Amino acid sequence: MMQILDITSRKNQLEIFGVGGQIIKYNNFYPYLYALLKDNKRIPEIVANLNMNATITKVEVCEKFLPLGYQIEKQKMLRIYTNDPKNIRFLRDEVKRFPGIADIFEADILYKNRFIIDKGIGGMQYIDNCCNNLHYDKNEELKILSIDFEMLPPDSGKMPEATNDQIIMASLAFSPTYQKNETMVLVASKNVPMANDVIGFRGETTLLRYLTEIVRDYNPDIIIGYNIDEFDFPYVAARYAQNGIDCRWGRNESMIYIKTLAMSKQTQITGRVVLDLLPLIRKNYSYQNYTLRTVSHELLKWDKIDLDIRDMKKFWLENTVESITKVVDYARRDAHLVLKLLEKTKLLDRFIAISKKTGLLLQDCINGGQTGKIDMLIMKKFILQNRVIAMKPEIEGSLEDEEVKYEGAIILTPKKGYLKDVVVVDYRSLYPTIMISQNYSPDTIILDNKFMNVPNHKAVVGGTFVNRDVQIGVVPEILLELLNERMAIKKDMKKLDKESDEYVYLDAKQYAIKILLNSFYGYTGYTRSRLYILDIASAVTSFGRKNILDTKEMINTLGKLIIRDGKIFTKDEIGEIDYNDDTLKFVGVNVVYGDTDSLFIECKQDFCNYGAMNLDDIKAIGEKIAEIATKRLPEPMALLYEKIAKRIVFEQKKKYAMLRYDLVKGEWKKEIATSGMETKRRDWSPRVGETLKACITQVLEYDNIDEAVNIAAKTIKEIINLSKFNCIDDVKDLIITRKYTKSSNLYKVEQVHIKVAKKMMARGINLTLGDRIQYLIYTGSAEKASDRADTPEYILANGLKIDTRYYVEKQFFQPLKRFLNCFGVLDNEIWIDAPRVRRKHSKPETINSHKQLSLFNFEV
DNA sequence: CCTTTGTCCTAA
DNA sequence: TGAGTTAGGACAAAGG
Repeated sequence: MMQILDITSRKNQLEIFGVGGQIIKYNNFYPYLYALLKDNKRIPEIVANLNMNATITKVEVCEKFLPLGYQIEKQKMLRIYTNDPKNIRFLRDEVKRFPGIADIFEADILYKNRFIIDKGIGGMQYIDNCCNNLHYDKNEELKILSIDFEMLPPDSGKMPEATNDQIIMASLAFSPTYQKNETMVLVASKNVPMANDVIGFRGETTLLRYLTEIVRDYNPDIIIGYNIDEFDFPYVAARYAQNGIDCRWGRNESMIYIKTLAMSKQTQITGRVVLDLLPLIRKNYSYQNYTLRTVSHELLKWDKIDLDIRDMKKFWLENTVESITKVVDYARRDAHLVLKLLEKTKLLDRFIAISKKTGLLLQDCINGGQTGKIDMLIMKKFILQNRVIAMKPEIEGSLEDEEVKYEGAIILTPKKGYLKDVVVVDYRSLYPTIMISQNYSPDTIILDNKFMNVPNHKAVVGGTFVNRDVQIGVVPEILLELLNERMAIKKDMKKLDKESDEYVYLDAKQYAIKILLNSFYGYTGYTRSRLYILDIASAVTSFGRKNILDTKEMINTLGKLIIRDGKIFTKDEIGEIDYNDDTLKFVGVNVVYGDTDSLFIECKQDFCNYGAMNLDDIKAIGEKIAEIATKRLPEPMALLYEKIAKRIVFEQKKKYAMLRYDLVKGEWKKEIATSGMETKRRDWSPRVGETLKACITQVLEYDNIDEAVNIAAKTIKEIINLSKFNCIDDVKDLIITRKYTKSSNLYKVEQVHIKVAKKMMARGINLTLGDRIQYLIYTGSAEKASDRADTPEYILANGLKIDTRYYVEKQFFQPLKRFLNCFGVLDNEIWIDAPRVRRKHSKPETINSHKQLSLFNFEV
């Protein structure tokens, strides 16, 4: 019995690796594809002809449903086998051209995945020695090795290169410990400190040889690091080769293999899982940059040790125990930080949960996107229903411009300005519940006119689908199972202590399911997916748009709600109203904003326009409205109370700031929350975000508009007068970052950060696509900002002056003005030299001055 | 000078 | 080889 960690194959020889290193071999599984015939009468003749083909080992006749469209009858198909998975690609083209063959299915499924699906097993699932699934819901303890290498830095100041620069250290961190050590450092020098977790070697060759021994002895299931896929492992593999030694780190004696893709590299170590934290943290966390220094500071509050790269080289060449110790301490911290980051982010727990749920191998869950995960889920269901699955659409070239677009969600125009007592309701998993309730699925969509009299319903935009009582679609079925499972997990979690292992495990599981649930809709609109069906994608979004507009209308026509003894009633429910009963409260409700799946509802209590509503009442109103709306919705769609915005300012669609209240363990907790504001964006200087946040807090939390204006004006004055730009601390708050997304010759317009990127590359700095470029704008005669932009390092080194006017005009003033204008603050109150507003055709809106507005007394 | 386009980032 | 979707704000550059 073992838990499946990895699967590898050579021809039809499969090796299944378990957590801990157990190996099961399996060699009785052959790959195949399906072929649909043009004419069933010719089956014997075609089968006979196919059997003449040398690569075909067996042909079976079977009956299957087609992948797309509502059907009542299966079709005769041929299941064509070969003995080597490599043949499938060739066979696909061969069979397609064969006379009498109409179409080919399932000829692009990876052999290991085909095996997983057909055997009913899956990644991280338990099997017995004969490869049967044991359906245990538990996990073995994983052995995790965190690894980091130090190379001898070249004198050029550039990155070390595997052809020239040797590895001087390998730093390891273990979970659980190895020989009672939490960390260990291997050093290519004999002058090492006396410690049983530091080992000195004569040189690189002996170090690398011993490292392999440690890996084999500790036998980790997971090997982690930071940027190891792009940097460390390609480097290390090359150094092993240069030293003339093998890097047999695989669990079947295989070598480390670096798979080179068009844009990236991946490390494969058979029987183990390689997890590079850098791309995962990039994807899941939003930071200005993703150096290990920044990320561990933000996530762990535990800092990397400061060691200048030139000092590292100096200490290394000094080659004394004292000097080497400094490098050892530095290296040791890095591997340890990465291990702590993995624990902190719970990324591994999440991937394990996804692997268990989808059946996809853990490594593929980590490296791949959503497609592979959804593919596995739908294949499992399709096979049960005797339905073949479509192949991925073939797309010639990468003509992105010609991709078909369809209409997405609706965003309501917000009521501008300062509002109070707003309750937010939103749909629980909107798109998945739409797909379930409307039965949107590849096997329920009517494509053949002969089924037009089967009971059906047509989407506002998109296809026509048979009703649920005729046939429940494959996709809705999967979604409903996932939805129910997630709700059950969330229910179980409520009983548990948030710190407990069980809670953490369930949380990873529910989160994994949430991600899967939300991916299905996107998958139907994705050009290269097996379920690329625009009539489904647009059916989903159009239903969503109609629904949110209907619900908004329903809420706006509710009229006044009545609060009696803390309970909410509609006028209809209460019947005769005694207007003299002063225990009754009357509240008008009005939708002021909504985005995709949410509605923001302003509550106004009679006789109370200058006071504040009670938080419990607001919540009860949100719940009441959600309940009324849900009753009108088809199952399992549901509108739920989400939060209270005691005060909220809408600047634009997708841009707002609020004082949010949440009930935590029976107590109301307040918090400033912003959405889409510059405080949240990385392409603004950090100082802009801080200043705006301070202003937002003053207004929303302390009702102090004057102080907000003060902060804004003071900051602007301070920035414009800045004159010392001598060290990084003088300028670091002004650094703007943007991502370098495509190779520079592909850009049609010269953007600021791209010009900086070009300069950096000209100076010999290596940049990878996806890197964030830092820049500052300096003074000079050039008109364009992009001609006066450079990296902080360059600007400091060359004594350039920061263009403070640019920062005030383009960075600080605009967001502060946009926010404070909402309260009637005039531009020149914020910045004395603010440009005069040019009035065009229409008259300016009349806004109350903030002096008047601040008369409101918002007691909570 | 004013409008359009390309790009990035974020919300959902 | 493999990459889930659209809506929308905001900037700088490019275009007329």
